[in-house]
Amino acid sequence: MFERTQIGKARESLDESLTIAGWVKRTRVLRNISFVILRDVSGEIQVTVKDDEMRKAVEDLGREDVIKVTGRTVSSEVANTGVEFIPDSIEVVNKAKQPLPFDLFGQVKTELDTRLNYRFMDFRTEHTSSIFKIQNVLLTAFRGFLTDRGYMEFQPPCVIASASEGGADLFMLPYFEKQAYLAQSPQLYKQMCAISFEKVYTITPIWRAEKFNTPTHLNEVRQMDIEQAFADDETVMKVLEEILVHMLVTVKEKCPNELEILGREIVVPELPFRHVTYTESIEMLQDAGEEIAWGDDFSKPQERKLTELVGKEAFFIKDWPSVQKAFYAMPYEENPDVVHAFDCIYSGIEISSGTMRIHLPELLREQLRKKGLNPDNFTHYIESFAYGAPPHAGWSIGLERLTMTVTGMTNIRECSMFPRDRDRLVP
RNA sequence: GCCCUGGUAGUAUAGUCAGGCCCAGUAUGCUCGGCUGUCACCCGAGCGAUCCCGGGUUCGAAUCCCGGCCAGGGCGCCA
Repeated sequence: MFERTQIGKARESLDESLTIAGWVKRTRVLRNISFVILRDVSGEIQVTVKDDEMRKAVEDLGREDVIKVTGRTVSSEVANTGVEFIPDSIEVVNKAKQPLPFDLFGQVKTELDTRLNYRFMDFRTEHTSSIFKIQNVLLTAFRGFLTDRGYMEFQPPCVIASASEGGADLFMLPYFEKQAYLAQSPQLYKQMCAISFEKVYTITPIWRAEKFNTPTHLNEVRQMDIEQAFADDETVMKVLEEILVHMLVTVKEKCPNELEILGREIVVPELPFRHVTYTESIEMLQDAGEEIAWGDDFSKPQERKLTELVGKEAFFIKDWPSVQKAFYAMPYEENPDVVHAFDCIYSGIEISSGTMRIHLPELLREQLRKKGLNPDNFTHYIESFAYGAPPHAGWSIGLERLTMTVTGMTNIRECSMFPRDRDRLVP
């Protein structure tokens, strides 16, 4: 490949001969002069063409053609951005078919569905690229924070033999002469890792075969999970609030342009987050006139109402009724109807939930029976804790949902590069 | 799975309620021509739509009715 300077850098390197390359954003052909707005991932620059032969080449350029231009950047009083690129040669690398499937930079707004059909081009728009640049910073901040604190990244299997936590429906797939499923959670695997490696995390896809059709659900999402030994729910809640603030601060620091493009102002919640118990939450809602009883889950409007009542950007709801949480959630000794479980609400949406897990085989069997499940079907799981399992806890953040709240998107499909929903399997 | 709204050139929309003035208007895109530095360039001409699919009502359907598919929103389920 040819030597190339990124446009962002080329803009600052005045009067040096260099080669830039990228996509033609638009051309403006006048009587005696032509302009090409050239874009790459780092930015844009105006290429000003006066030479007749090169002007002929510019006339043939279309939007999104890929070209290579050798020349130099000069400061300019006429050009709006203060610099322009004077070419010595222009070479077409690859033409784009015209007309384009949608207006990338026009004033005509394209619907999400259309943009998703042409996602490869949608990535070139400021709007969409900002979302994924921010998502990337969230991911690297997450990894960086945990790596610095001695957590080990692990990779759980995505094809599993049976349901890991019940609840959601699983996608089935044939596995030679057996029946297998796509994992709905890395739950059992992270526990198995934590009881040996102590502090672990993973970023992994999970699948739910529910036929939901909402702006906040997808059938395939990415989870950011941690699991930690010698820890209870309070220990990992502290990790969660710290990592969340760290991720938000990092995005604020590294993505000011992207946030501005999206018109987003990040409010970093104060540490420590407020802890509200489930029981207190129910009382608050009841006092506000909501029809809800102890043991019920919060409806969507109730979750929003609660956020209003608590009045915090982020907070925890903890100590949930056993009936609302998975069988592996550790019950309180003095009140087994309540478990060491929590949800983290940020910006009015549940972005994370976690529990202290049961590490005692006999207690696990008892909880399974209470939930109407047969412990014999969970032998492998229960056995993992029979040979010296320390107490442990963990949580999980939905990557797309977190990206939604950070970028201010109202449809989760905006925050998945290639979303999988009830109907969409391509691209 | 339920409720509401929608589906018209590449894209985004007007027209649909009150069927015929619509072989479908506008913007943007695309093609061509003009324009002495533009910057959402400007100006002019042209191209592009079996009006989502199937059925029905009617002399006549983009428009009304039924079914399907798809999209957006609200809920349920779920995380």
